[in-house]
Amino acid sequence: MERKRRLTREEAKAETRRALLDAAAEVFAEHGFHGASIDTVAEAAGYTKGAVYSQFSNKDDLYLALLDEHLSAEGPQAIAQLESGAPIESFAGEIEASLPEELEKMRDWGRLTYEFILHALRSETVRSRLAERFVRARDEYAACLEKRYTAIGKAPPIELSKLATALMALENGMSMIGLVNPELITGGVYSETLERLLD
Amino acid sequence: MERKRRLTREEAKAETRRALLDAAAEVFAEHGFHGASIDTVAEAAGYTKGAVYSQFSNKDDLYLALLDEHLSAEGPQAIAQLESGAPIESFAGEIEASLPEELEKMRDWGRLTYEFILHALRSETVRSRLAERFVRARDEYAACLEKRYTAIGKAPPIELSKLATALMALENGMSMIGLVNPELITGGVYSETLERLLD
DNA sequence: GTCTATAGAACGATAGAC
DNA sequence: GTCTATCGTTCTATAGAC
Repeated sequence: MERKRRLTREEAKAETRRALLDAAAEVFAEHGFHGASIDTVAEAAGYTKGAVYSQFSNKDDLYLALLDEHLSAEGPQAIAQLESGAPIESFAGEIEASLPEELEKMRDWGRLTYEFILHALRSETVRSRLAERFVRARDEYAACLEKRYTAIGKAPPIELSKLATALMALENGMSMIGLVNPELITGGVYSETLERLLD
Repeated sequence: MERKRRLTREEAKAETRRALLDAAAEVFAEHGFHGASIDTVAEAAGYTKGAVYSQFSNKDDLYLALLDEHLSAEGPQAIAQLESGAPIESFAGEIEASLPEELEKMRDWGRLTYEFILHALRSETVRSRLAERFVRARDEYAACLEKRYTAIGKAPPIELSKLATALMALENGMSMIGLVNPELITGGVYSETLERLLD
């Protein structure tokens, strides 16, 4: 590993940010948003609170940075799958067939998501920042769907932005149901619904 | 109003329970599940903590009783609308076109729902009691859909239980998105999606 | 007189202030 | 880290229905 002394300030800063985000992902997943303290996140990354506050303006900001990474990681992934030319329902099949490990991550992420949504509803500034992300996520979904439909030469059943919103709602709702009662979302419920909705 | 002295014990008990549930609905809606104290609920109903604990075994139990009422109030309502012979999408149109007051209730209930779900995930006993309700809600949805499809003489696009689960997921997801960004669920997104899914 | 719904005090845990 | 306030829950006393 490179010695830190050899890094420029920018590189060092980026490295710190990376470490903090990774640590935050773990600590948030384990303790939830409220349960996780900035101290714990900093310690898990090998830094102190000061490092966190030099990179993020507050706990909300830290979570939103994590969410941004999540969105840009999931978006391209979805696009890649759709561009591969596989039937549209395999997108969902993939989700259901994925390893338990992956599902566990989804569980953690879902729980954190809902926790932060409730938290965001208490503050107008936080709510609106989250609302922006929702719009962006929807637009990315829509763009992704558009590519898909032009690729297979079909017209979307309803407006793309509406379809994208529906997919987001379905994803969130299914994952929420799955948190409470995993049995309810087995047996291809998700994939069959997606297929019905998209084809 | 009748004097309480004239009531039999059973009647008095039922009256107390009714008052407590009504008060709980209001207080929970206003302060959320964590924010609402048993004391506040009892006072709002004109009783004390003792009354609450004589009727419900604990705070979770109080919420679950409220949820049971909600489910049996919404279930028949949906069935009634479906049996009226109106086109299936009007069910959703109704929701979107309903008065702001109604929407505000939905917002409160949604927030409370998600809060309790997160709370339930911390205790296996509470989680499983909530999971039972989810199954029952799905089955009621499914029964309601079955009536509808036999009435119009069509076959459901996918298995009824799966369709019911999808509807629940969609409903929850849409309401969650709506809490964060109401603009995203305007313009008939919900009704068009339902129509697409059910027809 | 007996029984039970409810009031209200007491307790233990937990979160937030300092 | 300590202290305090708050809240869920338990326990006991009592008033009123039977």
